[in-house]
Amino acid sequence: MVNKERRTSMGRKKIEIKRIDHQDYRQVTFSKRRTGLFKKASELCILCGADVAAIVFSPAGKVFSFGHPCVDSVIDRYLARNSSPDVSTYPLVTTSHRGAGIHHDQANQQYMDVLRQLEAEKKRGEALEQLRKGGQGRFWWDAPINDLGLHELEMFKASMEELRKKVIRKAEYLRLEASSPSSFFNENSVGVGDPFVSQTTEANPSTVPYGFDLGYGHI
DNA sequence: GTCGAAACTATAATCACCCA
DNA sequence: TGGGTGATTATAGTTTCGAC
Repeated sequence: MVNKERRTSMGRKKIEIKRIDHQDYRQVTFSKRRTGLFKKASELCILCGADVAAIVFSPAGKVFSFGHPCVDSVIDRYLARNSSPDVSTYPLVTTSHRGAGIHHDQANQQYMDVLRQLEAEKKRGEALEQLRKGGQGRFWWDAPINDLGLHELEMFKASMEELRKKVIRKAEYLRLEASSPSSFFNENSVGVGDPFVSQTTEANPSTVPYGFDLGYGHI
């Protein structure tokens, strides 16, 4: 596999933080640094109990994500606290893009596109929230079972049965994916539980894969 | 051909102590 | 609190492999 006789590495050296010119080295560095980043993020989750989301686009345009408990829940929390996004409040985003050698205006444009998408998702979520809530700031199904009326219990039962069907379908989906892992996700979503088993194909059971709706909210 | 992952070495960087 | 030190971790550089 690896020909040791031809290895001429001089070990790690200090490099200047600027865009790597050589495309091959850039790709390798991207892969390694991304692994390191996700590892650090997972450590932050474990050590401090922090909720963390990291989304990385490769130079080739592939997207990788890490999230605890999952990327979308962290984004939802972020949006809930930042209803009026202001570009001036995100200096690190543009700084990191500049550091990577991407044109500043282009990075801003991409960033604003993402923000618009997130805003649209947030509005969609808020609309659903209005439908779900009973008006006292919590879900009626959060109340103790004994407090629910007959109609609510029947709705709850129907919802649980629906949820059960969805879980079964999802389990089947994941089982099929495991048997042929290459054709399912464009995103490579990683949970905190074990980010290094496989960062490309295995969905972590402790997280809900991004974009998959188990249906909890549709009761 | 392209892309991403992995193997491997050597060393920079960081961390965890200990002590004054 | 700050400095010294040894241990640990991260990663640059290079090559190879496999999937598509």
